[in-house]
Amino acid sequence: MSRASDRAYSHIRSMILSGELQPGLQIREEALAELCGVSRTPVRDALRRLEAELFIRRNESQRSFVADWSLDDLEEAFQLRAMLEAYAAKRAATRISWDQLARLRSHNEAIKQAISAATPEIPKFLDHNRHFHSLIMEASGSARLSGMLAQVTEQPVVMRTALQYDLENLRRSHHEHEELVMAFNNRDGEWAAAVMTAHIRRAFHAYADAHARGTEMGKAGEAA
Amino acid sequence: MSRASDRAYSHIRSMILSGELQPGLQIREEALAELCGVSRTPVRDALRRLEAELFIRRNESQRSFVADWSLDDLEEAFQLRAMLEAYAAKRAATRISWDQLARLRSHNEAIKQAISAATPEIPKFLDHNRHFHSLIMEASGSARLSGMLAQVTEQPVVMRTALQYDLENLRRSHHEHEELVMAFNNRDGEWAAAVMTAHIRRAFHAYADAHARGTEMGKAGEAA
DNA sequence: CTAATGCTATTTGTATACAATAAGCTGAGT
DNA sequence: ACTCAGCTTATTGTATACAAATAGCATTAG
Repeated sequence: MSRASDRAYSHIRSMILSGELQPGLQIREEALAELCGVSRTPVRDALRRLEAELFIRRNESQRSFVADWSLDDLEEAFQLRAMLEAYAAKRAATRISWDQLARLRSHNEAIKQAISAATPEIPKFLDHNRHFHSLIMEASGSARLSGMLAQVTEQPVVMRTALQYDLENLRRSHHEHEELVMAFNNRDGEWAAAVMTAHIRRAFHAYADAHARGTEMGKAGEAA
Repeated sequence: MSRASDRAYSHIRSMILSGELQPGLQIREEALAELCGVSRTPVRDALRRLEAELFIRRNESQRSFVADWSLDDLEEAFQLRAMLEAYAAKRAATRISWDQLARLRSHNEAIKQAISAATPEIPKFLDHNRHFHSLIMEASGSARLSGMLAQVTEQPVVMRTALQYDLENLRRSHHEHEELVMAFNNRDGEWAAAVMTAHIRRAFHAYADAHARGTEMGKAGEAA
């Protein structure tokens, strides 16, 4: 990670994830080069990678912009995610090791603690949630599948969806994770896949509902 | 497509697809630059794209090699393909237009003609087969889904699988396409998805069987 | 006032030179 | 003969200068 292009990649990526570079913003290679303290060459390299990962979009004339996801885009991404993760869960059910299963339980236990606190510890929830899901991908034993899923989940909007959860949805997440563990424990791929599908789709609707509430006032208030 | 990096991309890609650059071969940027008549800069650009599309792999020390797919890799790819195309078929069933349906029929009619000739016209089969499948992706209305599928289908090994088909398998393909058209005509997504899954999995096994026959003589003859 | 055209400034694309790094080879020491 | 150090060569990474293309603006004709 000491190569200049790697530094540029990480730097730009984290600026996008943190919101420092806002969706829709045009980004110029030279400006990024100065921000990263390298020349344009490694910046271009990093931009190509980020473009492949859907962090960056380019228009017809090759100008780069921070990706801006519409609600439709997000729904499409969540549908793909539901399909991919359900498939991964199905595969994982027959491949997961006892050790992995134990780690799954411990992450979900940590999630329980995070949401049982007086004030829910969202960062802790997010962290263990991420580990929980990536452990399932690992157990599914398909590098290509993991790569595809990353394309639709490692995006600022997608990662921010959980911030919209109320306590009710946090609890539901925990319980669905419990049921996934049960399905894995029984080596029941169909069960695991069904629970995972429901889990992801509920997550999307929790976000969509909160989002609708945030931008409500009917169709008139969308510009506000 | 007149930019140097685009020319380099197309050139290298077609050299890989044609087998001129064989799987496993190490490729040097400068050599490619000479072959393409451009400098290393656009070649590096092209290599990054081809790497994202799994045409190229790089080792720990950044050397590039033409991707070499094992039979396990291929099976994994076909499983993903079956899932993705089945999902696309399901979506397409409720979205396909009458015009698209008509074009689907005409491509499959052309396939029928290609395999009815005294000597089956494989290139014609492949061409219409490709159009048939991409039309379904188009009708599914998800750019992201199409992109993911391309990752696992637009690969030399995957594209070559159909070359292993005997007449029996060519006919089965045609009939499965017919059934897909019927499912679409009835707007039956579940039917379409099931037929598509079977279609892709049969395709894989047709290849795997032919491949096993080609490298048979038990475990002893693998080096031959 | 509108629209189209040409100019200018901005931004990306390409070539090339040089730096850094990894691989391969040679030769000495055991 | 074998191995490992050190050197040499091959290959990729980075910076920079310049070329090409694009967008935005102003100016002018209708």
